[in-house]
Amino acid sequence: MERKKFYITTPIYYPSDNLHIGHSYTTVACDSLARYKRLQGYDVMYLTGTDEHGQKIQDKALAAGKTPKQYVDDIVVGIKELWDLLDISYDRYIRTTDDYHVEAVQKIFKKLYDQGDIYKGFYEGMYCKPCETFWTASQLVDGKCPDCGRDVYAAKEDAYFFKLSNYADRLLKLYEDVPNFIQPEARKNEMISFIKQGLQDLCVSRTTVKWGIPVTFDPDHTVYVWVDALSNYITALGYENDQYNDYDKYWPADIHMVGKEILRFHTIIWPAMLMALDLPLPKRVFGHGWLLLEGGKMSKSVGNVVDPVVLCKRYGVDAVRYFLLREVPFGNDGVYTNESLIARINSDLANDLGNLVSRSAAMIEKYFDGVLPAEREGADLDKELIELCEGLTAKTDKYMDDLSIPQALAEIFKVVQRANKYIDETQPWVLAKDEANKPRLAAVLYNLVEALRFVTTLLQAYLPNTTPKIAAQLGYTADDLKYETLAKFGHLGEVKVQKGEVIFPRIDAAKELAAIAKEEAEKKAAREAAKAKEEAKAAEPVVEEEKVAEITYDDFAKVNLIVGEVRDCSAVPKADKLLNLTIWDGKRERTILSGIHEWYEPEDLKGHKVVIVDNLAPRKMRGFISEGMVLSADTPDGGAQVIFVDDMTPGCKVR
RNA sequence: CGCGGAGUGGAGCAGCAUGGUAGCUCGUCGGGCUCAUAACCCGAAGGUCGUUGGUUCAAAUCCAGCCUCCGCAACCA
Repeated sequence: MERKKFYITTPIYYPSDNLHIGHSYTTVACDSLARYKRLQGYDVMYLTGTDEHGQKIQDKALAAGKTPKQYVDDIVVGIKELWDLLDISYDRYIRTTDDYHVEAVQKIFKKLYDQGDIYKGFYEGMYCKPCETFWTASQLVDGKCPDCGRDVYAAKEDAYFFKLSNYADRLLKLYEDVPNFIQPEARKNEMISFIKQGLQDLCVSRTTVKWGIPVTFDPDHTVYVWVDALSNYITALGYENDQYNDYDKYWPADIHMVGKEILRFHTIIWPAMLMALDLPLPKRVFGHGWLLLEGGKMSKSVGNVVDPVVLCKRYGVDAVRYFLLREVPFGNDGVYTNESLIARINSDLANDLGNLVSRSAAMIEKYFDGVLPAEREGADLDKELIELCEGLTAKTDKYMDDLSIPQALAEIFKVVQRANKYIDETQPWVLAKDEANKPRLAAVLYNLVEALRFVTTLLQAYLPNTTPKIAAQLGYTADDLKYETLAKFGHLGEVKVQKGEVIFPRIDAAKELAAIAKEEAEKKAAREAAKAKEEAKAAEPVVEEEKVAEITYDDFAKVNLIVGEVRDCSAVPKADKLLNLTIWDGKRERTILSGIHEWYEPEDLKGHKVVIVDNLAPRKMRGFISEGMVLSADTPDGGAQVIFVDDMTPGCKVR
């Protein structure tokens, strides 16, 4: 009989930087699912990889003085090391720069073009020359390039488009026909309303991005991210290439695991592409939540990135894996704090599991020199523990199928807790005092080791680094830890234990937190020192600065900057970011809208004098006409700071 | 009136489609035990279930309004 297959994928990560704990979270979650399915006997294909093309990589590489390929090569080495460190059991790793993928993407692109799903049109938008990027009007910040803040101009260029709009109805029907296609359920509505707003055809090529897969029949163009990245899920199986040959075996995917920020691409664009290619659709797309830090999302610029390598070194791989899998309610966001990590390790891993192994082994050594006699005497007290064990896989199977990994773990640990209680109930140390009780004592200890066998077997999916240690202490063979043996309690024959090292040492929370605080402080100091150094160096032209297009004095003179006084200010209704300013410019009052409500309340501005652009073309926003623009400076943390000139006179020209 | 989700003991969550003892984990306090990693086991304290009304014999659960938070969208001249 052929084994059932299970194909699971992580997103392919964008290697513009080293990965952080958020990526680790996704990958560890998939790993536990893959391992669980393997345990159940499935033929599993677990795919991960990297999405290596695009402007940003090109820029990063340039800044680092490397070719794009060298740059991603280096990062990928780091990523693979991280996955090795975290014991990720991926079966295949795809890089979008791999030859076979490139070739397949070119064929897919051509095929879609030949059949009319991709057509040549032109892309119209605001273009930033130095960044070589098109922006839509709504992406612009203060009318400037959102990346570099420089001027943009209206431009038009040839581009290929995918007829996404053709697939709106079929997508909506898909969501209806396959109710659990999008998970969690709550996100489904977002996708539906997004589609109902009207889908636009998708631009799938660029002439401005050089670091990409060339379009074979039109070499000025490179394939833009969608067709390139998304198709990795099939090219990695050998679709349209000879590198691999198991497309028929594994496709369609059972689960695409993605972060909630890219759920849309995987539930709209990707299925539409597959429909166009007339291929089966993935069975489920799961958008998991984020692992947040206290105070918000992780971000490099704030410097609150948690480095998985550091955590593993400090607490051990499986402790980190356990925390990730257990702490984040699947589908929701979870919060990382050092305290919660330590609390989890101590209570679940050290106190409950580790200690149970330890006390069980210790008693068998103490009372029976490490080997239990065959003569055992059961009792009614044993029933509850036995039943719990025998019912365990039914529960964990279901939870894992639902992707409720924390609940699955909770079920396993219920057995651990029950076993600890069982020790109290049976009081082995009392039994040990009377030679006549030896058969009963042997039974009690046997039941403990057997219950732990259930636990250990399943934990192989989550804590692959730890389970061999437990097996070594309690004398389990590989055959003892097979999924099939969990149907019936009492599989274990001879029990022979050897107490070893403590599996999960308890962490002294207070001491540990103090040490972390100290380290953080040192790191912060180092960061600030580095920053100060950079700032000192800032006088020298940076790569990016060189790209600023020169303008003539005449160009500059076109911009009329004047001082204005904020006479009134109010929030614009139904807009989060807009403030409506009434500004006296020395001659008249005018209305200017500014997108700074995130950082300023109306009272903060009233009465202050600011620099405004006098002769900017009026523009309507949210029902108001804005005549001009208030100058403000970007702050390093992504905020904005209005330039106040309170000692100036309204109407005066600024130059 | 853009769409959607959520507000439950100190913290994090479950319960809500099928109204009727408010449950779990961590933390706190008290007790037990000594095999074990100062661990384990038991018990207790602690909640007007966001708010105001309504339906009902009975509402965390159903209905309506309001407040607050969070996604998506919009918006950042």
